[in-house]
Amino acid sequence: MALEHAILVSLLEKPGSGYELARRFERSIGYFWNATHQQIYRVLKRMESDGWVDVREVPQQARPDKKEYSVAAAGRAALRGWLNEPIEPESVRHDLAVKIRGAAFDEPAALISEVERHHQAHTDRLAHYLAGERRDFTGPESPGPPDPGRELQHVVLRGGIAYERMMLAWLDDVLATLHRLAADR
Amino acid sequence: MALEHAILVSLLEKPGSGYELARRFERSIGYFWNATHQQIYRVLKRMESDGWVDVREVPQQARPDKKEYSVAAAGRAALRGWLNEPIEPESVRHDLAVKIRGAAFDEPAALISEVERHHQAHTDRLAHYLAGERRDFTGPESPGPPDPGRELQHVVLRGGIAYERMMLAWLDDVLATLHRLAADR
DNA sequence: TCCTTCTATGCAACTCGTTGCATAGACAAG
DNA sequence: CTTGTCTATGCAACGAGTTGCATAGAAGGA
Repeated sequence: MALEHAILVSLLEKPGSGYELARRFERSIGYFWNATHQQIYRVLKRMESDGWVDVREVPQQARPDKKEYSVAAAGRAALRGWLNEPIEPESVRHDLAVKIRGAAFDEPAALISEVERHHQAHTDRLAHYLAGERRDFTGPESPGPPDPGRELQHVVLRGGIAYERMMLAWLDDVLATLHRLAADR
Repeated sequence: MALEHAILVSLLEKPGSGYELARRFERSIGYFWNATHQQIYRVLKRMESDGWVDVREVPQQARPDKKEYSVAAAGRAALRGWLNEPIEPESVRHDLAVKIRGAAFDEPAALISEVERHHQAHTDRLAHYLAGERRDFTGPESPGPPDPGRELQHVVLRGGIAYERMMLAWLDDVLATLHRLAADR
């Protein structure tokens, strides 16, 4: 499994509590790796008992105290080990593709509104990515050598942008096909 | 869950045994929905006891007998119900993206060969898709009204092709970034 | 001849992931 | 003044998914 590795990367970028991690997974990271707070709390506990992360109790006012996690030496080593292992091409689960093929056995036109919903969701996500890119990756280039972390975050974001653009083009194709089939009867 | 729906669609396209389904999931369907034979056998059994599929024992020579499954009326109804429910935007798990961001905390150049492996895998998959498209979706248009099933299979395949092309372009971008970072030290 | 591969199904044990629920103080809106 | 939302953590139960192993005959290659 690799949720622990995703957590390690996120904590290396910035230490935080389980709750904060869950929010990051909902936002930026969650677009290419998702997890619920339950999973995160359980895995954090295991990582703690394995010595991969250190915990620090942070008292707060006007809100519950939190436990801030940061990566320990053993965690860094574990991450390094994982980085040097080959990984499999990811396993995909495209519900929508299954539905589209399934629509042949029902009413294809009924899918149109569903596909439009997805189109809207991807439009929103693309806008969100582009706003993030403008915010974090434009402006004058900083002097001196480039920051590898920044460069790598940017190339991952460009991947997200490319993915959303591809999806939007494909969903247009799907919609055109569905409309054509609806007209043909 | 939607594995049962993927199985229903596959069985509607063509009845078959658990073993055959597993092979389909390895090949065509598995590119946007994967499952092991264990999962498939277990789910088939449940679907059978729910009356979603019918079984027929098919004796064979020179190989073990098989159970051929086909979709029953209740299965068709279940699929229709699912098709009319909205689904969530799919949950993604891009290990490679996690690795790329993680590489900032180790040696970015070490990822180059890994990314090249993925590039090769996606090149192969694209070639496989394109061969399938040439085989099944070119040639003279059949007379009469178009077959919705065929059209929908084609649009899903076009999605796979678009995905692989996008990935290849992005992986080129990733490689260029990694080489740039390696040169900068 | 032995070893592997292919067809075909399945059990058992385990880990991963999801869902529902619980606590509890602070704060804002109706 | 009650209801809902936000922060923050967690248990318990269940369902989904993975891994290892087992059987067993036929066919093909080292």
